[in-house]
Amino acid sequence: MANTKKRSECPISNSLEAWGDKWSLLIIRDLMFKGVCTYGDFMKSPEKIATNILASRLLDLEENGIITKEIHPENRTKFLYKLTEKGINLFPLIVEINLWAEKYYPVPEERKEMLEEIHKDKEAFIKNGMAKLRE
Amino acid sequence: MANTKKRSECPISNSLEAWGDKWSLLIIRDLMFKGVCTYGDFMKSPEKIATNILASRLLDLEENGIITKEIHPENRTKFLYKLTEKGINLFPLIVEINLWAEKYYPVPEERKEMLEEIHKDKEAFIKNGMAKLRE
DNA sequence: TAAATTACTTGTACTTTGCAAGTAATTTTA
DNA sequence: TAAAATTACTTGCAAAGTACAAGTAATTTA
Repeated sequence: MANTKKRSECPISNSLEAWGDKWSLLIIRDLMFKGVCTYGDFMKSPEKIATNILASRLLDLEENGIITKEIHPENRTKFLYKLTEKGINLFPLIVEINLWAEKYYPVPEERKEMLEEIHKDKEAFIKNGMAKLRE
Repeated sequence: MANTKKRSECPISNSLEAWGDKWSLLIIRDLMFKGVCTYGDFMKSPEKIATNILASRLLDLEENGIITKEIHPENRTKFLYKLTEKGINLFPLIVEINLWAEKYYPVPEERKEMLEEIHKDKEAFIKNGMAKLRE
């Protein structure tokens, strides 16, 4: 993941080198749905990422300019991770993944409302969602 | 990749288990842009996938119902790989990846025309592109 | 001031990947 | 029609990545 040599000039290939593994998009998902997270928040996710992998992925995403890390304003033992504009711009992609998955896998209860909203007005959902992340 | 145990019920996580690695979406990209491919066609792609990885990914994608494999009608030493409806439905995702990458990486000359089309009328581009793949 | 939190790092075993070489079934060429 | 070439793989092995368990340093809470 912390690879430096480009495989090709292809936009798909370049993208995959930034977030194309089993874990990165889950970290990005958490940041999009929960807004801002600490290391411990990521560890609580149901997929149970190994702690060393999480540390490695957070560093990779930071190096790729997709997330930033800053000191928690209320507790100096914590750090806050948040999406950069580059990360926020992955929002439409996450929406499309949800739409694809909806067709082929059972949708968990807590995502049904979101999918309903997307179906009502996808453009509005994306616009509002991204605006909230920029606050 | 040929993992069977679900990490969670999350649509993003389920999707990543089907195509969330460094190579699968490149195979899908080739099938979308070239229409139908043989093993050798995939090997010619600029990213230079290792032959054992390609064989493994093709099998995984087939097992996940994203591609099919059939005998080449004109040459019995070859096989034709093509996208299923499930695979074709990844088209909007591939479009969004291209749009994201356009913002952050140099766009290769041969993709500029496509991106122009997408910007003119994204919905139409997706509709037409998917229709062509179904022919 | 001791115990708990938080965000990691380290060690080790296991799995996956990447590269090189080899093989079986055709198909083409001489 | 026999030898060479094509095609789609498989196999072996070293290197890299992943998973799990345990440990640590800097605060913060009790």
